[in-house]
Amino acid sequence: MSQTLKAVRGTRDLLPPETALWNRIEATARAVFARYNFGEIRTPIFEDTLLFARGVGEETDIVSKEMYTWEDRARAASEKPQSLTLRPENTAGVVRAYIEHKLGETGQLQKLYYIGPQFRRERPQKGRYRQFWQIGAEAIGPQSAGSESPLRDAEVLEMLSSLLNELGISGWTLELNSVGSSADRARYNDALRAALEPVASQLCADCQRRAVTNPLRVLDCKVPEDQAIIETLPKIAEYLDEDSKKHFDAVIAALDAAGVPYHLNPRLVRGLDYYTRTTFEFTHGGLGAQNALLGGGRYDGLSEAIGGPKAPGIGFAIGLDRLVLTLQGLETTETIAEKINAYIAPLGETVNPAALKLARELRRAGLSVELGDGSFRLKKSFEAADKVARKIVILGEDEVQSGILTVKDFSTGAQTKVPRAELDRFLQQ
RNA sequence: GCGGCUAUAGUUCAGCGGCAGAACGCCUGACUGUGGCUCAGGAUGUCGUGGGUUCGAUCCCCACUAGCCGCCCCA
Repeated sequence: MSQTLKAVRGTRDLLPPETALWNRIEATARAVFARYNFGEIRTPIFEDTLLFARGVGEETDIVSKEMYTWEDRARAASEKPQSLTLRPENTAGVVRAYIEHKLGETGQLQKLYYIGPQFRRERPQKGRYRQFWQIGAEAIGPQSAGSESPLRDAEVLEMLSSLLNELGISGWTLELNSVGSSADRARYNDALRAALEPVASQLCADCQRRAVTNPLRVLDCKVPEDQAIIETLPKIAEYLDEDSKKHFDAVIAALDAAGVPYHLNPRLVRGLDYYTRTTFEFTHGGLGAQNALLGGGRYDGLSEAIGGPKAPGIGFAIGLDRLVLTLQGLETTETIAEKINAYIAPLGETVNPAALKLARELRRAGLSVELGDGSFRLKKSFEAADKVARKIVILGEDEVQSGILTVKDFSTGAQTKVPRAELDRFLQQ
């Protein structure tokens, strides 16, 4: 076994029938995005390492220890090798493309979505892979295009609630928060650190470490004994400036008007440096420690951070691997593979050519058809047909001569003679 | 990167220091142009990889690899 090649750690093959579910999800997402006037963008799967260092944040775990980075060969002796990285997320790439193609010069709000693989060198777990798939979207543009409006935030959240509902996911929760401007966040971080100092010794071991290394993470602690103390810590809402407060209130007002349910979660802090103001997460039970289906937020300073013009934006990324797991867990009846229209069973190899001709005609008419083989015994054809098709079409010498086919319906067990001219319609049912 | 659990047939899993097992699935036949239900028969495999202990290891020990669970972090 060790000598045979296997998919590398944290990567996997997606096979039928599971891929049908993936396709359904992707098709639903595309349809929903289209209704909101989002267009698809496809960015390269690897980028200059600097993009992620500047965009995602040098100090984040993603950049500091989870990227697949390598030095590309120099093209000439005089040239320095370039450091390249498999994209760990797609927002930075989208914003880079926005800057590179001067999309801001159009004066229009850019509404872009993507579906594709991302790469992080983390320890694999269920719902966490080293190559994982995200469906995401970004609404970004110059301020004159309304890119900074709280209505954009609310619209994106409303779109996501519609998408999840259309996918048949019930029981999701929208966790909503505002992290303010980067200055607000810095002030809050200091206040939190100060507030933690006298009480840290009463917290769990993890929190004692977090209190020093990453105070915001203390808010995420799930240890019951710690909750009383955590409740007494300062809230980020108290550190928001006037504009951020007004923005957040407007987002909430729009969500209320549209009837999108949400749960205000002052403890929701996101890991990437570029987030400002609105941050959110849609969670679902049954995913274990990885309970977030998707996450996102506003990033008003990202474009400038990577050398572009001011271009406020808001976006999200859905963890497709987790979405699939969630849907599989819901055991909706539709996950059962749909059966094709017909299985053609040629009787004897001499009718094989006639069978291909018939299959070609039926398929051209839009029917999904499986083709057996004349060497199969009829019993074998029936067994195979029953697994994949709703009906079996028996094609023996008799049928070829007369043009009247024998068709059996597996759901009723009824067998009928059907003239070729009526076959298409008969199989459609 | 750290800690714990796991690895046996296509799949889900039992098992034991001495010939490798079950269920489901698969193949053949009973039934030469009729599936499902039934019956009879058959094949499943380097027991994750490498090393050690032993007369003998799938079993015990060590290392490695991979998966799962948790931590860090995150979608």
